[in-house]
Amino acid sequence: MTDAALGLVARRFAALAEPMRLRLLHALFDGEKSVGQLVELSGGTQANVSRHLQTLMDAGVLTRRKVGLQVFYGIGDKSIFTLCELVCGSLEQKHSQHAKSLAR
Amino acid sequence: MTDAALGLVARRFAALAEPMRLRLLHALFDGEKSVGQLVELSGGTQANVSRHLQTLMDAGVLTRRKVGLQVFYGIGDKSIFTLCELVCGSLEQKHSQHAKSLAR
DNA sequence: TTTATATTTTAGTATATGATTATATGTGCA
DNA sequence: TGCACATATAATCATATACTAAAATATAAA
Repeated sequence: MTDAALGLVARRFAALAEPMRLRLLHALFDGEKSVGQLVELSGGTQANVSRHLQTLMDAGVLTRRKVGLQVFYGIGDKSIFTLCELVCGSLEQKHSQHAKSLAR
Repeated sequence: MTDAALGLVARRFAALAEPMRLRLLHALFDGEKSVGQLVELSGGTQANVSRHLQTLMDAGVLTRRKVGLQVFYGIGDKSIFTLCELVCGSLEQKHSQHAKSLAR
């Protein structure tokens, strides 16, 4: 593993290491949405949502499509679905184990 | 998705969003190792390696086993393997696409 | 061209995190 | 007990990043 490769992988994970960005990705799981829609759904401010979307774009995770005044973002890298599923699954398992160990 | 769940997922990704921690994980892919060994392999300082190992422990990613003076760390969550493979695969694909588009 | 709308960018501030150095803890052995 | 070794922790500094408010850009419509 070269330093450059490690840096790229770290950057990809870093893009997913933020609750608001995860919320935006989650909102995009069922298809692309405009920035305005994402602002509504996420409950964030417009500027902040735009900034996080840009971060996700830079990380190569999203697609971007401009239609008139609006900009539609979508999930451009399908591995995101599996990544999130894996982490959620692992955490659920950990959680249930913890619950069990407390019940004993 | 609750705020709490999003926070947990973000924390898990954050644990993987650091080159040195990825280097340590990579070194552990073929089995557990002592802190001293990891210091050698990673080229980091002892204090820094120890600190990153603790971060990974807190994230629930590693196992810890004390044997005399030494402490052996190992990969405790197997989903890590798949996560890293997925990201590497996605980046390789992106890279090869980029290479192709340059070649045209 | 003016006005309104959707999005982006910028500047500033607060917080979080990584690296380093020095010190502390803990364990085995003479 | 005292020394040596492996690891962990604390304190500090520097850097990165998130959030906010304000201004800028871009496009559509009047």
